[in-house]
Amino acid sequence: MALVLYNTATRRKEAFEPLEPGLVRLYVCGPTPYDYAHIGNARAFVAFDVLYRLLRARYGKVIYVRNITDVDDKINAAAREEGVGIDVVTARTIAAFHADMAALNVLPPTVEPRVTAHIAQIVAMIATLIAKGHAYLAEGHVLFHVPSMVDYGSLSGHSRDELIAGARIDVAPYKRDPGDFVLWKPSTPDLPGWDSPWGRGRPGWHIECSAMAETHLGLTIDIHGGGRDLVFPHHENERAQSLCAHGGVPFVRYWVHNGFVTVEGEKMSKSLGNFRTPNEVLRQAPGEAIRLALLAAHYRQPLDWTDDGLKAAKARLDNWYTALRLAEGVPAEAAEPGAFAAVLSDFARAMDDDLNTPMALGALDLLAGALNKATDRAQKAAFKAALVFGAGMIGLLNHAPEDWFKWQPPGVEGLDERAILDLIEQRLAARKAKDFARADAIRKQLADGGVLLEDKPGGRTEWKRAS
RNA sequence: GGCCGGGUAGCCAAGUGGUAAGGCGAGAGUCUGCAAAACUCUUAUUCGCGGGUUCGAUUCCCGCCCCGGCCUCCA
Repeated sequence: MALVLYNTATRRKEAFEPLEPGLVRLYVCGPTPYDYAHIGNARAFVAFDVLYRLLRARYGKVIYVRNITDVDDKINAAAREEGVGIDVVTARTIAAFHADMAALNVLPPTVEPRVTAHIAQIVAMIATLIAKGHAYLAEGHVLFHVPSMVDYGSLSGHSRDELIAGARIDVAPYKRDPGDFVLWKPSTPDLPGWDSPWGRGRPGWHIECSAMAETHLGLTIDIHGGGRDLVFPHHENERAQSLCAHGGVPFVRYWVHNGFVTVEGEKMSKSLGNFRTPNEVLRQAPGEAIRLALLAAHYRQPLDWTDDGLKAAKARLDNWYTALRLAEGVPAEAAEPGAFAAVLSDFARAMDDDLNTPMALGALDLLAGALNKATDRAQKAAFKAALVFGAGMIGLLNHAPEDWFKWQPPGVEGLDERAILDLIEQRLAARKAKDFARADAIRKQLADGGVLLEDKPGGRTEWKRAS
């Protein structure tokens, strides 16, 4: 079965094959570290993390490049406001970003290039574009000349005329064409800048991705990802730059874009102020639950972020961990590889179909149920293996069940473990003595402290924190 | 205004030209000293509305309504 991906460029699902067998080149637009990431940003990185894991499993080697745009006017503005250098702002924000990604179990990319380390490549690419007649100098700016490219607009489905007609911005007077966009812009002495043949300045928004993709992945990349809002203008312009600089050598074979996280039906965004950061949400639920909540809708669909959705994700993981806990002594391995593949086939099929995580999650639910119902040890082992493997493939079920059930929000100090175990001992003694009133009082006491008990056969009692 | 998406049970969310996965929630039962968990059963005669094509449409076509996004920094 082949992996099928929806390609924004063709607006249809296409079977995926890397250009070079056994090696996938993946580029995803990373953060601009001017401020903390929010759940909407995180969704993109979780979605592409799932893609990355799947590609690795299917094709072996993947070069995953996810850049950091550490040169940007919003960073300049933030730095100016604080009266510090841009590196202070970016260092702090990048550290927070990495912490957020780790909390959501997003794997680090193979390379995480920064714009500040690729100025030379950017300058070289701009020079090439000028030399080939695709860019021109005007009032200290270097601009990409859109009419110099025949099929500009084909990725986003916009014609140039439409774009001009719908333009809501004032067109800078020095542009030869209203659609022309900046490759290099002059910096005043108080702004970060680098020397170039066109004077001291800084790169425009789109050129850095073209240059970094070329540097780390070469002329043609297999998959380029990002949020839907990047299709235009960012990816359209990136494509124009790369194709023109490379003399028409194919740039991206599959364009993949994720949908937005909304809040009450509206796009989550900084400007609307309706955003939640991973850090805030981590006080409500473990990172794994946040990750699952982000995978509960198909990556191309909008996802409405709600507390209920997060709770449902946590409850679903509780189910899976409960199933694992019940099968504690059973090894997670199938007796024979064939059996393993068979029970996991629905999951694999769903993932292969354009990363249909909602359906894949459904398959895992069924596996958890099957694990609970299985009576035969070999069967249990196969279901357990399939559940753990499938969930692991999308970055879930990474904890030992006993640890999972001990989770409590950071900063919250519930009953300590010694006290809990001590009370459980006392309750067991009371039960043995048929003093059920006392036993129930202890249960109540623990419940008030957020600890729930489960009596198991054999006189054992397990506990978990309510959340 | 132009161009894209989407409208499926109380909520979330897949899906298919042949009669609606799964999760959360709710209800009943088995089990249990009581619980919890697990297991069993129930919870959309119906997929925004109106037409059309078809033996048959939620799924294809047309129109309409509503919601969101992009066209400007944005995952």
